[in-house]
Amino acid sequence: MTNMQVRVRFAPSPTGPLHLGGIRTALYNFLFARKHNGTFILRIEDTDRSRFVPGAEDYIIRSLKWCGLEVDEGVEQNGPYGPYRQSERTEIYREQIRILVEREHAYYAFDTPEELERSREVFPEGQFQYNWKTRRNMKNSLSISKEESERLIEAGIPYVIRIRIPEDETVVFHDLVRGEVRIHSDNLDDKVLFKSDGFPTYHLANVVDDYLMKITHVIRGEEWLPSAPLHLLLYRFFGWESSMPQFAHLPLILKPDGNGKLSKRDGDRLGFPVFPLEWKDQASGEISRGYREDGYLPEAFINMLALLGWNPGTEQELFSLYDLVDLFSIERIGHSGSKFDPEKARWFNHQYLFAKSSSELAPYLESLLEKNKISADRDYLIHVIDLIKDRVVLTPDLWSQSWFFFSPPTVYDENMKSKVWRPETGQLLRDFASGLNALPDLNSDSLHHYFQEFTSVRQIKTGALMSPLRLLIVGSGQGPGIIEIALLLGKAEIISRINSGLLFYHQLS
RNA sequence: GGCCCGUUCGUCUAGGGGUUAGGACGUCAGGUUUUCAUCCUGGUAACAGGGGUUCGAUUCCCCUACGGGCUACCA
Repeated sequence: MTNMQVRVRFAPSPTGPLHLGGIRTALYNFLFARKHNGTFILRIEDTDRSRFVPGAEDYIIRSLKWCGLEVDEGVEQNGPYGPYRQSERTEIYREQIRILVEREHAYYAFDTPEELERSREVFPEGQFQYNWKTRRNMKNSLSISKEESERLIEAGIPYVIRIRIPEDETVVFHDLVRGEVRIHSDNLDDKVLFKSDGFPTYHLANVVDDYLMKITHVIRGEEWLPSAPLHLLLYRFFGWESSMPQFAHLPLILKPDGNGKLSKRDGDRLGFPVFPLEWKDQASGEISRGYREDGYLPEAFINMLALLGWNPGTEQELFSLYDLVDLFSIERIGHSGSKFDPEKARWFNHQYLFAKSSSELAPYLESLLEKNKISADRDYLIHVIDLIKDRVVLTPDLWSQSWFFFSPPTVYDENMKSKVWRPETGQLLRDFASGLNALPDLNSDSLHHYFQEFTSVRQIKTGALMSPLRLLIVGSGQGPGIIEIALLLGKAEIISRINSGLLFYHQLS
């Protein structure tokens, strides 16, 4: 591997937004490429016209960018092995499939969908195979004469081209994560390689492109494991065995609860995003939330994903992309599917958010303030963030934890009031406010001193003053220390809030 | 149904022929915080089952069970 120029590809289909699993596959490819000073290629596999979704390709590109997975060759940056969009490579596939037919490793099949359906019905549920046992009974260039099939093709009868799977042969290959995998050719179908619409299927296009693009390692989802032997056969039939890439099949990401692989539905059902970026479905207008819009940092998202199926073997949990490149190895990829845990995703985000400085966080709060039509001094903002930073999990929390630094409460938590309000509390706060007003200079020392003096003179517990005070200033029993809040808000604002609060309660009673 | 892959705390996982089976998330308890959250300390909790091999198996092998994937002119 040391002398080999590593080239890997991420090859999604533009059939919709990329989800968690897709990003992880891209990530592992990216890490492997960077680790070995190789090339990371983005190839768009858009050979299924019926499932093509406008905007999906652009979404894929934007998602990779947000995650920091920089593409070396692909639809956007191009490169020496383009085009990188399969729909623009149909001539190449046409030529390659011609070679395969010539060598009799593939053949024309004229069965209509209805005829195929009928053949399937003859067999017990799911047991029909288009292979050496049955192909003689089907309508194809192996079962009819050469002249007849030429006549059919001439006449414009739709056909597909199928691979001719050899009989009674064991196909063995070495998977980088699973070790030796073997499958008997009798369990393989004569898969369609070339569709009647003139486009190749995944199997053909994928193998041809991987060869032509000099891919050295195919790192993809486990759902491809069963068809890997088919791909292997294709390499052999093309005579490309010596430059065949190595395969690594990744375990799948599963639903947090229950069974099965993670899907968009699970996110809706359990309340977490499955997509990196928000996605609006053009047809239905339905909007799916994204990690970015929910307030996740890409570093956290990537860190979480990296550890879902891979680990470095140490107890370290937090990794920059740089660390991951350094530490990544295919050998340490797990063998079994991983259930996705949205809680842990939140924990990662908290770690990353907390590690940032207040001034790095300021722009996030600024944009949240803008949405609420509030503007504030940058220094003030940073002081606010200093106080609330440790209670922020997602970026929108920056606002939900700090709004009272920007405007007074309009409602007061009734539950809190019933807990902390005594008959004498109103007078107490009035006294407190006037004493505060008389204070010449408000700073941490003087304010602490004032609180201390105020409570000890009256022989009351600090809580008897602080809790109701908090209620009037914040509106509930939450937030940072009340002295810190008061210091930032300033004397006039505190007194004003006490007065409005007292007025509010007076009017009610 | 057939084929392929897998199985360590609830979850992500480390480990690996002899370990008090380790960490993280979650959860629970205590502490700090006059509140809430954070934070700190501690607790809870796992080798799917049965057969082998072995002095010894959670670790190696086989079977079963369970889970997952594939089984389209989708990728």
